[in-house]
Amino acid sequence: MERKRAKSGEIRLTEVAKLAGVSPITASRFFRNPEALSPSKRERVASAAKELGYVPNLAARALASQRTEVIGVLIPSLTNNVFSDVLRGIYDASEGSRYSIQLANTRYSILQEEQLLRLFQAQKPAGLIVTGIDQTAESRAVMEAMNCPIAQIMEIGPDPVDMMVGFSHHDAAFAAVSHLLPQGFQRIGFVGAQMDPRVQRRFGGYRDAMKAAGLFDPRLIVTTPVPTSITLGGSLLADLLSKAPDTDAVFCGNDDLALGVLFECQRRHLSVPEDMAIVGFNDLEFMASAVPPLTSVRTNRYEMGRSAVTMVTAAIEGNRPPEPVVDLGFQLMVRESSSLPRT
Amino acid sequence: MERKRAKSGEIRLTEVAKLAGVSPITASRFFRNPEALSPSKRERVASAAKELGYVPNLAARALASQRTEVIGVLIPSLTNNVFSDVLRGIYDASEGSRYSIQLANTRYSILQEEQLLRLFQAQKPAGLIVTGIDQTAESRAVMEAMNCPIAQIMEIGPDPVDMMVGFSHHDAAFAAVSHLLPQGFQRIGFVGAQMDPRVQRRFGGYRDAMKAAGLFDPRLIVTTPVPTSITLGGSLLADLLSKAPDTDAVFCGNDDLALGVLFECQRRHLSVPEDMAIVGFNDLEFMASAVPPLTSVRTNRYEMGRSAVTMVTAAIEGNRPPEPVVDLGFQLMVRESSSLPRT
DNA sequence: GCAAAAAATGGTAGCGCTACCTTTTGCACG
DNA sequence: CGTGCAAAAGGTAGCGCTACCATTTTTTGC
Repeated sequence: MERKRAKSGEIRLTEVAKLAGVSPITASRFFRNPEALSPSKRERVASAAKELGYVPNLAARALASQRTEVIGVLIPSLTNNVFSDVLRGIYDASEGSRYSIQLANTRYSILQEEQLLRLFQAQKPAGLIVTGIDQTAESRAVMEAMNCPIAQIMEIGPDPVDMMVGFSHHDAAFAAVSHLLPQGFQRIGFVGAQMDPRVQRRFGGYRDAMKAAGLFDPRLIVTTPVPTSITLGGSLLADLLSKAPDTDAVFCGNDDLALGVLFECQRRHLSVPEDMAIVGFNDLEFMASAVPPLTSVRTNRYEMGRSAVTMVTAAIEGNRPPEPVVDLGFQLMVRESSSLPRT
Repeated sequence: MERKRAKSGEIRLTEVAKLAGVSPITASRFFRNPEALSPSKRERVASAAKELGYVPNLAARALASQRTEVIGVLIPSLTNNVFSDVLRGIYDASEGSRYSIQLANTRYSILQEEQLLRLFQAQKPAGLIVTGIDQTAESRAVMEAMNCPIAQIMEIGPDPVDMMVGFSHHDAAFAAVSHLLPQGFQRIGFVGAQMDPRVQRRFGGYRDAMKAAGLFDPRLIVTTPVPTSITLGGSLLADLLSKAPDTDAVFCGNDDLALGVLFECQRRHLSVPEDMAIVGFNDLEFMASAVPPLTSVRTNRYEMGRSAVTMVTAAIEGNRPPEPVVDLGFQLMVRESSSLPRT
């Protein structure tokens, strides 16, 4: 009596090959590199696969080839709208490719990120997308050991692990703050939450713009490590006004805070921008429809996700982009909240 | 001369077994069911694995066992904040388990959903989480054929594929509209976008509440299949007011629209709630901090994601929850936007 | 028209793990 | 001290696919 293991019941490649009258290996090639087959066999395998409803077994493929078709993605938050847009770009781009996305949430912790990288390493992804440029030394070592294309997204910086798609948060913030100056705003406050590396670099842009104008004053700065929220924007403005009641404009580390600041102004009957100008960061959808419309810095988040996937998949297939660092820039969207009626 | 295939270079189970002085199968059992080993061997395998830095090869495991440790998740949107919360619950719960999440975006299309289900089917996930209860007949057939625990989330309904975690959108909307009536609001409008099944059921709740009060009037209804946005809320209110200028309250299919409606009221200098009461749906964070604070229906989205994962993983391991349909309910958060100073 | 090169195809042997069954060990009991 | 039985451990044979090399067929150059 022969011992038999239960077969999965699914159609296997061998069956397709048999029906098509070719060897299994030829059928295998059909799915990986159809160009390598002669047109007649290609046709035969295609119709056999279709007839049988063949679906490749990914586990077997991964085991035999020592590769996967998975792109790992590490983002710091699932709540923050900014990352929904990036994710949408990532998922949209992945649908056009053979690769699937494996997502993980670092919750803004570089140690969690390190952990997750090690987890990913075990799965031998074909590519990797990580958020930001502030990985631990250990994380960088893991990434280098992974020996797969890696894109760092959201910002650009001097020392890419491999590829980068982003923009300069410092410069964007610098531009945003600078546009307030010619209108005569002098006491420009900064409110920031979370204070992750990108918000810190935005703060750097604010600080440099203020220093360049000779207007920097530490009393104008209110930050907290607490996660960002709209409600928090209100509290931070309250703090700011108690420290510096003469504040005449606020640059917010992000748009949630900016909306919270607007609401707080409404509560205090401060008119925007006459009593208080407001500038946000990211240009989420509500900024343009608020009353008054809120100035912000538009960032190309969807495109960032898309490009990252495109670059990584191209690199996996051997077509590295000529330029490993892509600056997607930003656009200052000046709206009523920071435009005094006449200059 | 012997043909050798390149080994992955990773530590294999056999090596761990050798170092521990046990057979490979015993080492294998250590990782799947440590209780089956005697304490001494368990200890020996554990330290050998640690010493060698052994990481199991998931592809080999999946191939040999004909199972995976993946839970497929289908959601209709990555942009809508509602799903970020659900996803956060899902990812948080999955981190405590051995299962990993495979996410896909149906973009509110039941045909896309059908496609994606077939894709998932090929990967033999250990469990599945799908949004809503309006799958095509074909989709249901695929799900039934998948032979794994499945949770439908976001709503509850009469005919679960397997398990369900959600609440009644109809009843929640009914409650929201009903609380406006005793305050004397009579011309209560409905604005809705996207008009996915859940929004339609909310509309049903609105309609039933209005009919029960003898106040239903089709001129008070403005809907569009366009995806929701805050800006859209403003346009829809404008439409509504041109059709029915005597509207004195609006029930919005979701919170984005409600915020857009509030902004439009501010633009038109309509005071809320005196000239126009506003009620939203979902209770996103901004509702409580808007000026005035906006009434909404709080839904337990994070918990929905968490429970779905918990129920599915429990079912995979043979501990089906006693009750397959879980109603997480809702909570009407009455705020200034729908509370006239005195009744 | 023939040798040489290139393209297409096939055979074999695993990839690293676990299902299935058998064998050994531990231990209570008469 | 042997018997019986459960618990623990092991041997063997794949899971379904692709890497590697060998072989056959076609194309090319002169």
